[in-house]
Amino acid sequence: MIDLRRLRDDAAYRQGAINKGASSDAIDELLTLDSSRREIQLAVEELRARSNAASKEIGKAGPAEREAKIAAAGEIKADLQAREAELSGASERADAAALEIPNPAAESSPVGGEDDYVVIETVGETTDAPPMDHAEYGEFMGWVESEKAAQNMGSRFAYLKGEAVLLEFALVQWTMAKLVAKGFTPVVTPVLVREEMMLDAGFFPTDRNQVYELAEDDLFLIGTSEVALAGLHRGDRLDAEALPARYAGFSSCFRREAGTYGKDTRGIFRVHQFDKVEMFSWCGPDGSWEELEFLRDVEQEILGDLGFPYRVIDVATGDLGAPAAKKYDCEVWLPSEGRYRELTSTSNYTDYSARRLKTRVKGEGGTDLVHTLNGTACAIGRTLVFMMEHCQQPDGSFVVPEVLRPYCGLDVIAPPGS
RNA sequence: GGAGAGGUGGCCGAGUCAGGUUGAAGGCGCUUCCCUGCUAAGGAAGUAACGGGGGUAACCUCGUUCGAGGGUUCAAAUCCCUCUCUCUCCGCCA
Repeated sequence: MIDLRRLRDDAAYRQGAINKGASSDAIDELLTLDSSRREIQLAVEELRARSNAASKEIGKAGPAEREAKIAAAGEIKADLQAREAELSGASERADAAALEIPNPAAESSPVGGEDDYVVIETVGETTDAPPMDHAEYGEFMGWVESEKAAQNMGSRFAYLKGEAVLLEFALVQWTMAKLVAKGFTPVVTPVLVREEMMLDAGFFPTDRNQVYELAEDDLFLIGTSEVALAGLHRGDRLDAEALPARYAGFSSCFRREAGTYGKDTRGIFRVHQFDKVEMFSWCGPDGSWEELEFLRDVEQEILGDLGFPYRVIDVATGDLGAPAAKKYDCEVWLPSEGRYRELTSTSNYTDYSARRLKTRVKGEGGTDLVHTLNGTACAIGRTLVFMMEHCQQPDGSFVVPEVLRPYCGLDVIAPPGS
């Protein structure tokens, strides 16, 4: 949730919200709603103080004056109730308007739409398309079973089979081991969460239509373990010395992919269910920009270790999504398409979701909201996609990246029938 | 799934069955001070969060919060309803 006080007083903050697409009118309207809320709140609190005082009088009063005092208190209460109704209306309107304002973009984020990103770094050489694209190759190796999945579960589902499963587990283990060595606490998260969790983590109301819902139980399937990880310190007051607190979450992720008909229909590039290792950091308000760079470094290290050619982009303000103030995407070269495609992404949410999560740090000068950040360590399914193109040899065999070999016991996987 | 018992401040724990100076006894912990050769023990004081308003500020003031949300009442930790979580017993189960 947006910081209303800063929105009022801090022009750069306000501009950041506008850069993300919030209209100046919407902001002004929110500020008006908020100030009228506060005005009414002041009146209500005064009345409530009088009402409280009147009630206390009754408690102390003798039987003789009791009747009269109760009547007097009753009158104050009638006034109070009328004003309270006003307040709750005003409050609701202000809250609803506040939800519409995204976290202001950082000043360093490039201003513009989806295509206005800035390439920060390019690593490795791009390569020509392999004999088979990932979809074909997955089928060829017996690693991806899409047809039966489509019959049984619908489109955008797949069975993963054979060595691909060992590679998946190797990726998980290798990534986890790396993160643990860097001080992350590994977590296997629940994949079902309550609505409040979705709201507090910043996914609702914006992304509601991307989320699977179990109506019977009022639960929602997470699209990323980030949602569940955000709940790990909900309502907590953390010690400053304990920060940054870093977690590495593993979970299956579920996405409806509404509105992506016809996009990325081949193979397992875009599916409804995949596994992912996600990084999540809680840090003090002063440390989050440094932490963002740290998460980016980890992501780059992982991509480098896997031998992928990739580039890092600084995502433009219009493409940040509501909660992120700044975001880097790591895009890996997908030879069959001859372009870079997003594999990992890391964002600084600053205090935007912490405000809803009510997660604070205890510092010398009192308490502050923490900053939260997250980043993909390894999106397994999509990583396999890139591996299927980059590790594929002209003879159809598959050369397992060095770093994964100890984790799966495979080095070169021969094509079937050879 | 069935039956029962509970959720109170950083922690433990009174108060709930008779609603009113209870933001909440008592204890532990923590902070400061005193005492003290050092430590231990002892003594004194302080010690919730959040929101609004005022002040340059230390701070002052009002409000909210006793799992969450509603309701009754002039007044709710206390009464009523719903939800949620924990514990015990039974059932079921990887």
